[in-house]
Parts: sequence; C-alpha cells; structure tokens
Amino acid sequence: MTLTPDDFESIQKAIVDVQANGRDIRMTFASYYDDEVDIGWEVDAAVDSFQMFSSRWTIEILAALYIAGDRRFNELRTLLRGISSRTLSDKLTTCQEHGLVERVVEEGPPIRVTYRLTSHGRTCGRLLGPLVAYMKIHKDLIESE
Amino acid sequence: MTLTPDDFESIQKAIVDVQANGRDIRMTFASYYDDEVDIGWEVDAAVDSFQMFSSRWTIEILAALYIAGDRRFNELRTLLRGISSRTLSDKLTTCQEHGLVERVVEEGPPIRVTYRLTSHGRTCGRLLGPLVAYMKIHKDLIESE
DNA sequence: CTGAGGTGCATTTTATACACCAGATACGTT
DNA sequence: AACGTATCTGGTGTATAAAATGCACCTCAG
Repeated sequence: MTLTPDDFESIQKAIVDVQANGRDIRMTFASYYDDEVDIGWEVDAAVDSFQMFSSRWTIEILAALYIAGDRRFNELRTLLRGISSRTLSDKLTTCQEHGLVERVVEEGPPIRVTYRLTSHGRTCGRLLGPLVAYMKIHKDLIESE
Repeated sequence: MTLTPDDFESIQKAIVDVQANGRDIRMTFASYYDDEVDIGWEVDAAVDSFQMFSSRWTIEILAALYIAGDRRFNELRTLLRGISSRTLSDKLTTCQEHGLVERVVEEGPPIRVTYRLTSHGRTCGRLLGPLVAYMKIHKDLIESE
C-alpha cells in the first residue's frame, strides 16, 4: 500500500474524528476486529510498527507529553520519575527521529526549549488513552494478586 | 481506590462492551479526554502503568498473541522475527508475572505448551488495536520522510 | 535422529549514576 | 555600579550495571 500525503491527511483526520465523536476506530479499520478474517500478515505489520515503542521510556514520554502537554527538559525529567538525564536526552532524540516529538526553541530571553508531540505523536497518544485508563483501574488488582 | 474481583469483572466487561459496540471508552473514563480537567497526577498513573510494557518485546508479544491467537513457543519466536529464544523465554515469564499471559500445558501425548493471553492481556491487546491500525497506515509516510 | 521447549554463558547493546559544563538570571555586598 | 557566588536550564562524558543477542547445548518425546 502506498499513500500520498493527502491520503494520509484524510485518514488521520478520520481517525481523530472517529475518536472525537465517541465511536470506535473499528469503523475505519473493520478487519482488525473481525475474528473471521485471516490476519496472519498483520502480525508482521504490528510487530514492525511497535518496534518504535519497544524500548524503555518511549511510551512513558509519549504518555507524559500527551497527558501533561508541552513540557521542558527538566519538567519531563521530573514527570518521568527515575529516568536519567542522559537517557531522556537520547530518547527525545530518537523520538524526534521517529517523528513523534518536536523540539521547540523559544527565542528568549530567556531562551527555553520545549518538547511537543507532533500530530503523529498526538494521535498515538490519543490511541493509547484507553489503555492508560484501563491500566489505571486494573493496576490495583494485578498488584494485589 | 481498592477494587474487589467483582468490581473488576464488571469494569472490564464494561470496557469490552463499550469497544464492542463501536463507542469510545471515554464514555467510561470521561476525564481522560477532557482537556479542561487538571490531570497532573494522572501522568504518574500512566507512567507507572506503562512500565509494564516499557521494555523491548513486551508489546510485540502482546500484539502477536492478540492478533494471531494462542501460539506455541517456537511459533512465537518465528512471528517475532529477531527475538532470541533466551529473551523470549524471559519475557514470557515476566508477562506471566504481570498477569498478561498464561502458559497452558496440553497434556499429551504429545505434550505441547501454548501461550495464551489472559483476559487482562486480551483487553490490553484490544485497546492497542487502534494503534496497530494507525501505525500500519502511517508507517509508509513516516519512513519516507 | 529430529523437533519442541527451553537453559547457560560470553559478548554487545541499553540504561543508569554521577560528575560536570556553559549560559542566563538572582541576590547580596561593598 | 561592580563583584562574588549561587542557582536553574539543558544538556554531554564516562564508567558501570542491566538487558538482549548469538550460539551452543540439554532433556524429553516421537
């Protein structure tokens, strides 16, 4: 499948709209939820896609920026209790390379650096939302088992 | 917040039902999507929750089992192109400890070991669905930038 | 003698701890 | 007004610890 930027724009819009109107994304991607469909090759696609998130801290950074909004370096470091500044710096760089985050320099004085989700990053954050909500409630139970 | 197993059952059921009926989980967790609400502390909750997924391969394993269904050890190793058997073994163990996956021994002969998502794991998989779908479509564009 | 389901161990890759740095603002002293 | 010094921001450098890999190998069943 090859998509033009226009295709992408409208697909992304559709996804966001679907979420925004309280309906399930399945209306756009029916096959994903249809157990009858042979989706063998989609495992490859999923495994492939998730490698972007498959390292420590990437999802947390995404979630923190999505929930808390734009944040500066040291603010993020505080939110992500436990990350080293070396690692945060490295992760923010790879997030930029993956098109999830952009580095915004506010010309001063004082000069300030802010990290912001790209529209791609915001969509990912939004799609992670239900998982955050579920985990928040489920955590107690899992931990007490 | 402390939940009884019964609370949990009905909450989980509600989440799955909401998804299954094509509505957004926000109907259950309104505050998550409401930009006006101060959700500072929820960042903590999210960061906390995601640490379960925040290591290499965990999300891929979840996605593979969710999309492809129950799988045996070597089948998973094939699906997750590139994982070493040592790492797969370790990750499956921690997924079990987190209550995401169960190890099902089919008494033979022949004896076979199957890995299966728990109901918790399936819910997580389902909630990751929209992200899989989005990434699949978005990947071309990101990579060509 | 093969395939399934792993474990052991040495090496490489990732993340951490901790020190440090340059530039800017801030506070008090003289 | 100049002077020291002290702190905050946004990182980098380096050694060490933790996680993942490659590859050999094991047991058990067929």
